[in-house]
Amino acid sequence: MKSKIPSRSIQVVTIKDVAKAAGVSPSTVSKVLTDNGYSASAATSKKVQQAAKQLGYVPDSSARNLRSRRSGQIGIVLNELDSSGRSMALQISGVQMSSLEIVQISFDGAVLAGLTGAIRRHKQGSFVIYPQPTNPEDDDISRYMDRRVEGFIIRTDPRTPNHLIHELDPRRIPMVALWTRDVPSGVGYSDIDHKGGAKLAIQHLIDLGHRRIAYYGDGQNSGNTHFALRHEGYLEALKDAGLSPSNQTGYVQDAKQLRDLLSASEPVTAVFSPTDLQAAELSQDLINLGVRIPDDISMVGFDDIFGSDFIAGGLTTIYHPVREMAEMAVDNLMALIRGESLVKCRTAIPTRLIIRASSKQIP
Amino acid sequence: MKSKIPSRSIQVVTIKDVAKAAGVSPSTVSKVLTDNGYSASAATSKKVQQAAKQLGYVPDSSARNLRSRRSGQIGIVLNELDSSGRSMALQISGVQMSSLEIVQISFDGAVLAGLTGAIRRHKQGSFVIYPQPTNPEDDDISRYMDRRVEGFIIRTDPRTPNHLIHELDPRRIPMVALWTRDVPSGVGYSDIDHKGGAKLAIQHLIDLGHRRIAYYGDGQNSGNTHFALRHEGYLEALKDAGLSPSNQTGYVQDAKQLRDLLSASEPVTAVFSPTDLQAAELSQDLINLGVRIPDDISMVGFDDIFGSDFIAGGLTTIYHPVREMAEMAVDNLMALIRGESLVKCRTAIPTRLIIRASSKQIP
DNA sequence: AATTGTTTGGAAATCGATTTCTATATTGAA
DNA sequence: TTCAATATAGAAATCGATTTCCAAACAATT
Repeated sequence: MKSKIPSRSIQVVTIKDVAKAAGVSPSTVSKVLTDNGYSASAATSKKVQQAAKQLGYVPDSSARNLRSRRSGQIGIVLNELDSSGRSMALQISGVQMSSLEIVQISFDGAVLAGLTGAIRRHKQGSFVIYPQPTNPEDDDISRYMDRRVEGFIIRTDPRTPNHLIHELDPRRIPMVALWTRDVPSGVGYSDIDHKGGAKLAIQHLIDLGHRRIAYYGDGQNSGNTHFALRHEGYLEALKDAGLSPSNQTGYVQDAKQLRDLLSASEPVTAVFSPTDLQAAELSQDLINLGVRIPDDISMVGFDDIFGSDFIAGGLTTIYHPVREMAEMAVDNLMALIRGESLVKCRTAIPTRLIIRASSKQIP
Repeated sequence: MKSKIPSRSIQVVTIKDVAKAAGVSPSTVSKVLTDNGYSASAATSKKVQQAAKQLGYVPDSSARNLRSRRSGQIGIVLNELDSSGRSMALQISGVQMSSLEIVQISFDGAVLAGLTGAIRRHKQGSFVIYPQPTNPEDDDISRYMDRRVEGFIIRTDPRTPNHLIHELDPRRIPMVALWTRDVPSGVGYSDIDHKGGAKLAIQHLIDLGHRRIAYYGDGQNSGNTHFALRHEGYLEALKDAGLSPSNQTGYVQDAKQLRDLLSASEPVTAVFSPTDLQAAELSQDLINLGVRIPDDISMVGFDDIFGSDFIAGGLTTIYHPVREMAEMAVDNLMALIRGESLVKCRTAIPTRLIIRASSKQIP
């Protein structure tokens, strides 16, 4: 299983070597090895391919890019969150981070794995950029252009629109946004199905016999589309089950309020938290107030974050298909590059219900 | 703040344009704009630089790389963990993941932010590779070489040695490993100070008056160098405080065992968990057994993972300087490329104690 | 003042591919 | 069978920089 590693100093195999070995000209080799519409007979093709394989020929991408004016490179732009993404760093910098942002950052590894895997499957290369808000003067965009990028995949902040999406012209550079649907015309996106996921969560609780299901949060969503969609799903699932929003006990802001509702005349029996991180916080507070989960109240979250196994003794939640979403973003970008209809380049990946200990049947 | 975006189809500014504008030859422009040991008078330098700036000239990297046979590109290799990194995916694939690996993946976003930021500061570019264990036949290494890579930064799995580190020749391709010290000769590394961190944790507990501090785990470390170092730190801190290992109650495997030790003749008063994720699990089980944290027992973890605010009501832990470690890896690689002593290219980043609610003073 | 050494900057070669352009071979139609 | 149309493959131009090489200008030494 020891593979021979070509070294830097050793002369590398060029197209001329292949040409000589196959007894043809360099241009013929090029025509055979790239599918650019030029013809070559079956016999020469075979000769060339054999020679190339035998010599271990790998085209020099610099030379290829220089001449062909294409790069086969897709730019991955991660957004301008404080990218350290650690609680301590945040404390220091004084930035307030929403739970969605924290989840995003902790999912970046999976995003990247999905993106790079899919990009390779499409036989393209990639490079990653973290625009640094602290460094405005280094002109990123021209650097990207220098690379003759085929297109961009841009991971956005759910709260603030990414300026790059709005400054670059989608007719010149194909772009696909990740984790948002708030894009200019001509730009594709790949998001998860927040609404459908929330519906799965509420449906699950309804199936378990719950009728009064609280929503953890004020329902205002503060301009955050992820929250807004999850909230919509909550409302719609209730409606679908014939439960009018007035029927249920509605919105709770904190653990105390929720505890009091447990002993109301029409007690709440379950709570939906639009993120696991908030569920962690809430369950923490509830436990401190002596409320038991799921005996006193069922809880369902959203995201299936790392460690959700340990929230509320194992949190029932909605799986957040990060990797699938990332892969779809690449598919969408390639479709956009091929010039397909924009409708096909805007997708929402379905989620899955993950049942753990925090939700149980009403007796 | 609206910046003009150069478009693809518009003719881009080349070195000839700059030469013409400055009234010099292309070769002179090149000599001025690259610090490759060639001289140019102060007057011409100024002319050229002004012209270049005025025209917004950005050298074409393909052309530059082709001629100079360098790329200014650093390869970032993330390891071969199941890169989906999600609990659900793991369940499906049946892979057993250690808590360290899960933490690593959730930290990948911060790693990447640190790496790309530092790489840019060194005026280099980068690309990311996730070798796919499912795709052995696509020959990664030759693809990397094609790019004329300057060097690699390789994020390793703490348990298994990365095969790339061992197959590539460090004399030809400089390499720095991330998150490990188990590297072949000639390879640099950047790790965090696991041992020092653990000592901080234990020292903190000792400062609070604790004397019998248990270690959560069997102390075998199962070949995992991270665990081994943290374990070492635990032992050393005890020793430094004059507490011989036999003095303390030692290793606990689960919550029940720990609970029983609380009412021993020489009761345990604190427990150190080598990872936050395990601390989450342990605290969960302890709470279920009716043990209160920190009233009945103090707890300190390690990693400061996302959500550690919610473990055991706020977990006292050791900050894991991911970003700093990543940045140092780049510094180390650049030093290696410059040919500096290997000693300078092997570093361990200090950690910090983060005090939260789970540890308290012995009355 | 003559000779040698060092800067300085331009002309031309070069990196390794792709893409014309052109000549020849082959095929098809009349 | 002949002539036009098409397929095939090589020669040469090209992409945009860097690097080599060389001539001219300048400085320094004797």
